[in-house]
Amino acid sequence: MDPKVMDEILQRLQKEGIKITQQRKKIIEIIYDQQNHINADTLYAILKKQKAGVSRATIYRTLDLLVEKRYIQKMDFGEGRCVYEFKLGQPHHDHMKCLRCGKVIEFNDHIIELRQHTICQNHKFYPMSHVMQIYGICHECREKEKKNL
Amino acid sequence: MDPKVMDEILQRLQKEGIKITQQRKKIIEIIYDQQNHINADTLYAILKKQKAGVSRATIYRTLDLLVEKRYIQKMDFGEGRCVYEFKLGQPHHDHMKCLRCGKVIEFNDHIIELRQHTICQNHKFYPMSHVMQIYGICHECREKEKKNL
DNA sequence: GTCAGTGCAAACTTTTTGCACAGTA
DNA sequence: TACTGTGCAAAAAGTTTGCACTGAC
Repeated sequence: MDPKVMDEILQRLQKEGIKITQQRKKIIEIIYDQQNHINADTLYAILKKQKAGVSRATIYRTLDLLVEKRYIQKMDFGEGRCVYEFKLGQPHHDHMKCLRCGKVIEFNDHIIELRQHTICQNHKFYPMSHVMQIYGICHECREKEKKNL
Repeated sequence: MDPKVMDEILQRLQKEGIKITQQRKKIIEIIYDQQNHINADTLYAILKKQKAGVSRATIYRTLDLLVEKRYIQKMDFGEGRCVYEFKLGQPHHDHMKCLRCGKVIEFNDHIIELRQHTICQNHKFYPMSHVMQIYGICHECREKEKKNL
């Protein structure tokens, strides 16, 4: 992972009186390096493979901490478990999920973002974050279905 | 509940070879009459109070069925349990959730809906449903916070 | 040295499942 | 009557918690 990013996170955490532990560093690193979304269990498996010896409890506690401090984002695609992704310094984006193959496509659209702000203003609602997921069928799966007809 | 709506649902279910049971009717009725979102446990409590004697297993199985058949919508506000709301014949809407008081505000915006379709077209993605939740602070909670400063 | 952080195992919460029985079509 | 649907209780799955120990500052 980019050492600058890690340093920034560690410094920020330290400023808030949060202790920098080996476990926390490793968890941050794995989430950062992970291309896709990651869930608690996968994180646990990776740490186990690395023989890092980090317990599940610590993983959940660290994930909660990082979500609270806004370094990572927690999402739920209705799979019965939550997934996380690195957020700091990353541009905001939303997701499309294919109901056939499970693929997740990321997108970012400033018109939607702007419109959300307008809607919030109309409702005198002060937005802090949002999630948006579109469920449907991706191009590849539709092509496959066409062929099989 | 509106008997026409109930009839429509029952007829549609029957057409698909799904049996109409007392349990299913009661569950549909409660979700329909519920103003707010409802979760499986609350549904169970209401049924218990009515001495309807519907088991949790049946509730979950019926909820799954109704979601699949698109009569109700399942949502997750990150509370560790899912909530459901009646969908058939209701205009689509999204949600704002206040992080202070937990209130959920519904809104519908055709600009966002249109824009979502455009984005999907650009990605050759065929949308079937979507969820959008904005998290933040509602007007009332912000007013309260101002006073307490 | 102090106290926040960790590991472990047990507890908890929500949801799912197997199987015998019930009730709809 | 023939299955689909149900209830029950047990299991599964994900997450949280209590408590004694560890390690960062």
